[in-house]
Amino acid sequence: MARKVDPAHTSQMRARIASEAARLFAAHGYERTSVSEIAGALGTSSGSVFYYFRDKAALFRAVFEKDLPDAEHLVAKYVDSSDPLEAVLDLVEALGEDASDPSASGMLVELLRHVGEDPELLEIVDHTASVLRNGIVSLISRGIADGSIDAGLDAEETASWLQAIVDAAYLNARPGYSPRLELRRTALGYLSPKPHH
Amino acid sequence: MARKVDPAHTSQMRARIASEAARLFAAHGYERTSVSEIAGALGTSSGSVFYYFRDKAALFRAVFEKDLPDAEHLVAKYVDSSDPLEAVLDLVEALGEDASDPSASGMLVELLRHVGEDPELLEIVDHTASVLRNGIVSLISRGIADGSIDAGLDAEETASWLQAIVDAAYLNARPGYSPRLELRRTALGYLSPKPHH
DNA sequence: GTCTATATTTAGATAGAC
DNA sequence: GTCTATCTAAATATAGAC
Repeated sequence: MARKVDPAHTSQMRARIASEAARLFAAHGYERTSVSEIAGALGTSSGSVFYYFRDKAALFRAVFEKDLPDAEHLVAKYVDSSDPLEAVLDLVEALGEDASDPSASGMLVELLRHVGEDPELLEIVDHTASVLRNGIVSLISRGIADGSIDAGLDAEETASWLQAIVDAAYLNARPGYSPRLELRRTALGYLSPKPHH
Repeated sequence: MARKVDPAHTSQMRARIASEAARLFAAHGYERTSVSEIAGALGTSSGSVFYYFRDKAALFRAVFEKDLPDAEHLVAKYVDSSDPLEAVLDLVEALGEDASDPSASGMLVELLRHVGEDPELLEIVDHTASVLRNGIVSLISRGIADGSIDAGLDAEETASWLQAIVDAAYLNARPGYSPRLELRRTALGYLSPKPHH
């Protein structure tokens, strides 16, 4: 009985559209997916989609807006751990969790392609990435302090590099296979104190 | 004085066009770069470009055809080394050499986007990648045999993973900075024999 | 709020003059 | 061989009916 607009319904529709858009963008690419296609897959029409999203770029950004709470939750889960090295490894493993989903790989590629050309999108993903990075930096610093992580490493650079390696796991995605073990071994080998130098 | 066609001139023109196309594809993306733009940057016109390349996709593929000889040369340089672990590290480092060029990063992303949709392109890059992978596999096998590399590793899987990590270096590309040290430390940490397990 | 119909723009590709 | 001119198709975004 809502008279003018029903905010709950609006946000539900936005979520449905964004979710279908994500699927199609990942599968066929952003440019090659028309808004009419997305609308068609939902049994509606492009005019309707443009009612909920200003333009196609805004629809793309919406796909990534939901990642921030996930990142915050993940960091909160590990940041106070008493074993910082182990916590970094678990965090990296958790970040790579979706990497066996080939659709996640497709979305990462689309993201990388467009983040350089859409400042609003850059802001969104930068924020999410820096929440994760700050969490990792904090753990690495504590690991250096307690001697479980090599004191020769720069915490900021190392955190960025670990994030890049997680991205690599995504790019390497294959339907069946999970990069869990490779990720863990890679991070452990990188972080461990090295005798010489 | 060539009467009908001059093959040298043709292949030189193809190379010039492909090189300019690579620059623009990397900078703005494949779909957002029109053939007219590429032609314009070369002081010519789209009709001319379509004389040298059947279609836009063929122009994109041409960018990657030149990678095969480079890969073969690189493998040949290292494959007979007497210190296989060191050779793998050098090879990985060499593969990451271009990663400080942000345009190379852009091309990698474009490649990943299109390789899933163009079987001819897939064949080209698969061939190049497998030349590299076979070289790395051979070195890893020898490293396992001489005890410098962990015997618990699968040579094929490990080689693929190292290639993915090189890709990570590309994704992390920034103008000034070279991922040389990170790559080397990562590969060494991954390959080294681990005490437990 | 949602759909139909369409205006506008722009791209890839071709035909044919030179 | 190269350029000009253009055809054709498709996509974003809007206007307006319902």
